[in-house]
Order: sequence, then C-alpha cells, then structure tokens
Amino acid sequence: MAAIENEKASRFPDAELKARAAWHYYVEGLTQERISEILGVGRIKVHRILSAAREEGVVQFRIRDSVVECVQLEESLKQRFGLSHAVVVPSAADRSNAPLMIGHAAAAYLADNVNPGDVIALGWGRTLKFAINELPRRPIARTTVVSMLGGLTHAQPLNPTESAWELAEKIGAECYLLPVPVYADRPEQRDAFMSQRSVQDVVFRARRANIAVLSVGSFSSDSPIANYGFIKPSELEELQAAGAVGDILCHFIDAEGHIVDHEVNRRVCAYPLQDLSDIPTTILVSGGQEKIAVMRAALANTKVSVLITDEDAAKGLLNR
Amino acid sequence: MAAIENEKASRFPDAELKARAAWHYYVEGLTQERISEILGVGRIKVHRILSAAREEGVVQFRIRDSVVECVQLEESLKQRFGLSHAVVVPSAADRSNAPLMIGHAAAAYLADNVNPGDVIALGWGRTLKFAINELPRRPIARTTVVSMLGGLTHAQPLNPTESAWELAEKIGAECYLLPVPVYADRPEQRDAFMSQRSVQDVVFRARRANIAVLSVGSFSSDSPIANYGFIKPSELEELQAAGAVGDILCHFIDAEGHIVDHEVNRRVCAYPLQDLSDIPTTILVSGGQEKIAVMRAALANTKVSVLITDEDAAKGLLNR
DNA sequence: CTTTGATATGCAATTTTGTTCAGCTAAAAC
DNA sequence: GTTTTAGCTGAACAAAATTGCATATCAAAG
Repeated sequence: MAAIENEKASRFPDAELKARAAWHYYVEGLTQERISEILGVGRIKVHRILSAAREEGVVQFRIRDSVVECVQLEESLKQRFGLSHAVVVPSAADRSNAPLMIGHAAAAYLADNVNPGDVIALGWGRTLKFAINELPRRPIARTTVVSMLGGLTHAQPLNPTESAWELAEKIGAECYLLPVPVYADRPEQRDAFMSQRSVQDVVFRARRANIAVLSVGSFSSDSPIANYGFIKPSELEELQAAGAVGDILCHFIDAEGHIVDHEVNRRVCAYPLQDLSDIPTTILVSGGQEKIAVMRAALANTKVSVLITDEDAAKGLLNR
Repeated sequence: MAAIENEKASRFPDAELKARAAWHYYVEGLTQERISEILGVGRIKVHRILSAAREEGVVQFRIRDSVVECVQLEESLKQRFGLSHAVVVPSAADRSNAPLMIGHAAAAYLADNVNPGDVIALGWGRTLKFAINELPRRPIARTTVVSMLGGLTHAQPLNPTESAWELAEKIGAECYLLPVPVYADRPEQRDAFMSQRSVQDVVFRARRANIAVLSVGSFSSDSPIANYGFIKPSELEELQAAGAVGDILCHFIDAEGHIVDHEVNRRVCAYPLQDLSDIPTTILVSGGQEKIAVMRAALANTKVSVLITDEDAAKGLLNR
C-alpha cells in the first residue's frame, strides 16, 4: 500500500496566479514583462507560471478547423473498421511527440463525450496519460473510473493506478483500482489474486462500464512496458518469437489479435481482454508508425467503436 | 444593398496550413523554424500563418481554472441581480482590451450553450464582434440568427449586419437581417421603415428567439456609436443632458434604464427594447469601468438572465 | 511590351521568450 | 549555533518571435 503518494503538488500551487497570467498572456496578448508588472512578480516567475499552466493543462489549446486530409482518413477508417467515430490528427514531426498530439485529441474527445453517470474503464499508456493530463478539471456528476489494470510495485510516474486516480480527480469521479500488481510473479499467483473478492468486485464494476478507454503498446525501445522492467528482455524476445506484435491491456497479442500462448499472458492481472465486448463503447487511443501493426491486430479481434489516432497510423492501417 | 461584401477573405485562405501549423506549434510545441521545414514554407510565413490562425480563431485558448475572486463575484452578481448565470473574467490590463477578454468568455459561453434549433437574436458591439470572431466554426443544426438592429449605410468593419452574418456563418445558421439603416433620418421615416412587411417579418422572428445576445454602449470617446458619426456630437450632448448614460440596442437609456425622451430614440430601427422580455434567455455581454453606469441601468429595467463581464465592472456593479 | 498596383516574401533589427547558473533564504537536521 | 538541504529568485546569456522595410511577383490595365 506504500508509496502511492499524490505527488500532484505543483511548483506553483497558486491556481489564481496561473489563471490570471494565462488570461493576460493568451487572451489579452500581453507580454510576460507587462504581466510581471501587473501581478507584481518577477518576469521570470511569470514565465514559470505560464509554463506550469500549460504543463498542468490550465490553458488548453483547441484547434477548430480540421485538416482536410485527416477528415478523409477519418471517413476511410470508419468504413474500413466499422467504427462509430474516428479522429485523426496530424502526425507529430518528432516521432516521440506522437503521444502528445494524440493525447490532446483524446482529451478533447473525452471532454465532449463523457456524460454524467458514465462509468469509464481505463487502460494504461503514455498517450492516455497525456490525454488525462490535458483534460479540463471539470466535475461530471456521478461518474466512475475503474482501472482495468493492476498497479506497479515500484511506484512509477506512469502507472495505471496513478492514471485512474488522476482521471477520477479531474472529473470528480469515484475511483476503483485493482489492488494487485499488473504482473504476478507466477500464473498461480495471478489466479489467486484475481479470485480475491476485492479484485472480482472491481472487475465486475469494469464489466458494467459504458466506456472503455485504452491504448496499445508496441515492442519499440521506448515503450514503457519494455523499459519499466517488469517484463524481462528475454521474455520480450520470447513473446516476439511467438508472434506477438504488441500488447493491449497488457495482454500480448499476435497479428490477428489473438492472445499469444506464453507464460507472461498467464501472469497478467487485468480486465479480461475478451470481455471488452461487454462494454458498449470502446475507445482506442494510439498512433505513430511503430504502433501500426499492433493497432491492426487490436482492431481485428477486439470490438473498437472509436479510434483516436494520427495520420501516420491511419495511413498505415488503411494501406494493407 | 450595395457594399456588404464579405471581406472575410483572409490573407491565408489555406485552412489546411493554418490547422497544421497550429497543431505543431501549440500542441506539439515545435519552434516556428522547425515548422517551416516541415511545411516547406519560409520561417516568417509560418509566423504569419500562426498569427492568422489566432486572429481568425482557428486556435482557441481555453483557461479552465477560474480565478477565485471572479467566482465569488459571479455568485454575488447572480444574487444581486437575479441572474441565472454570471461569468466574470479578470479585467484587461490595458483598458482597451476589455472587449477582447470579455468577448473570449462570451465565445466560450455561446459555444457551450447554443443548441440545435436555437434562434439567436443578436445585438451589436465591439465586444460581441470579438466574441463571434473567437467562436468555433462548428455548425449547429437548425439554428437561426436574427439581427435586432438595422445596418450601417457606409459599410464599416463593425456593423450589425456584418456581425450577424458572421455568426450565422460560423454556426451554419439561417440569417435574417433588418434591411434598413440603424438610424433613420427622421422619426416618420423610421415608422415607415419599421412598418414594412419585410422588416416586420424579421422583428417577428426575433420575438420568437429563445436567446438574445447583446451588449451596452457608453458615451466614452472610443465607443463606436460615438465615432461612426451617425449620431451627431451635438445630439450626443443633448442625450447626456437628458440623462442618458448609454445605449442598449441603440436605444439611449437613463440611469434607471428608461428610454430617454429624445428624437434620436425615435429614429432608431431596432427590435423594441421592451420586447426583450419576450425572449426567454437574455445574455448581456459587456464590461470595463466606463460601462458600469449603463450596465447598471440596463440591469435595472431589462430582463437579463446571463451576464458576462469583467472584474472591474462586476465590482462596480456590486458597490453601489 | 511596359506600367501600375496590389499582394506576397524574406532580410535585418528589435523585442520577447527561454535557460542556465550562482546566490539567497529559511526551515529542518545536526 | 552551525550545517544541510530544498526551494526561490533574478542576472546574464541564448534562442525564438515579431515587425518594419525593401524587394519580388503577378495580373490587369495602358
């Protein structure tokens, strides 16, 4: 139970200042120096306040006109994969920024599409983290957030537990977490964990969710699942050798979207992949070149209703 | 009928470029130089594209956390004036920017509160122009915009006709205009104009609106009504001598909100002030020191349900 | 073919913004 | 009382954005 400290404490706890500075800077168009006079703080501090405001999503940038090409891709994706909705954003120029861009779009989508009373089942990933980060902190009545994944033992900045908690806080939701590690040490342990009453209870709640939000992971070197070290490099190789192209909800799947037969997949403490079909709306948030294969796999064998992605991935998915 | 040319033609008609540049700049955080490489245009052109994007409201800045003090003012205003809703934004540091800030808030409010099927009766003013400008260009089904004011004979950039048209275009609404000058030369002419079938028809439509959006004008020197010259300086003085504190829907009113008895008020071609009560939701969008008196007057004798203003004005209204 | 005028482009100077680093303060530990 | 540490702060520098101005481009008119 130890270290889930809410490290949220921002460097500038004064929301007042952040909001005021943001108004003067972004809306009124004043210079940082002028703002420093008005607020009576140093110019550099104004700069830091503004940085923090962006960082924490106090200011949100919204781009209204969509890019023509992206709109066409959205249409094609909907048709090709039977989606009810698709959002395609321009690809990031720097590969590593893809999660930022897609997360931004996901935040906008969620802000518009989460309604009072909704129950959100949440996956995990860098893209989702960005999405949650950019979400407005506006309470939505009677919402619930349920994590579909166990937590990390060594508390990391990017953590299913942390993400669920942060989302819940933003929209003022009740929050249910899986009080187990995402990967048990051995399959029998997993079974023991999962059969616990408290865990079953959370899984049951997830099953009753009306919205699932999740992303997929690839084997690329900067993937968190590869770096955090709870899967050994040797296991990653074995998985790839067994045909895995990536993971969805921490289940490793092959190119057809089927769960690969490997011990790791028997150690995962998560909402069962095949049960996603019980959730009416499934939102898949992922993009970037390196995710194309696993996204195609996920779309092939998992019911996805909404896809939020970028141009690169959209094109890749459509060019078979 | 002459010169209502839609001068909208922006310097950068390519919405594609604007949207792409905005994504890379504001969301991805790239430098303008980097973007110029990606888009294959000059660095300075990128800058100009971004300016245009802001200018035309392709990028929108939204500040989520509100300023504590402003929230308190909102509560007080609601109580004091029996409003159903109030929005208070920080005051602009430069007096002349007040319309920018308040317009921004009004745009956000309208974006959230205009629903399919709504009929919007529209007033006129610089603040409203900014609001419309910042509104997302997103069609809202079956909406209608009706101008509550006549037009200007010498087409000016700031013009009731132009504003209504622009709003209609943004939300994909049908648009009805009063095909007469806002001030007739003589009272009898006004009566003749207003009794025209086409005019009556538009006024009738305005009366059936469910939302009225309007602002008030003061006598300050930078007020458009003073500068555009369709009211003579001598008349402005007479009006003030007669107790007028400003105008609402181009009707000049005294401190109690009653229409001042003066010829100018018998020449105005506009939706009748007292008939505002026929419209369920009336949104008053105005602020800044110099508008306090006329805002108080308007609130005293006109049914206002929503007030969007700034700190200065809010404080002024509350300190009697 | 040249002129004219309107528009677009990029250079260069200037302003604004971002970053790094060393010093300062104050609370906690010794 | 001194040391340690963490957190701020702003000066100085580096990078980026902005603006005025001169030049280029192109279409219509002469």
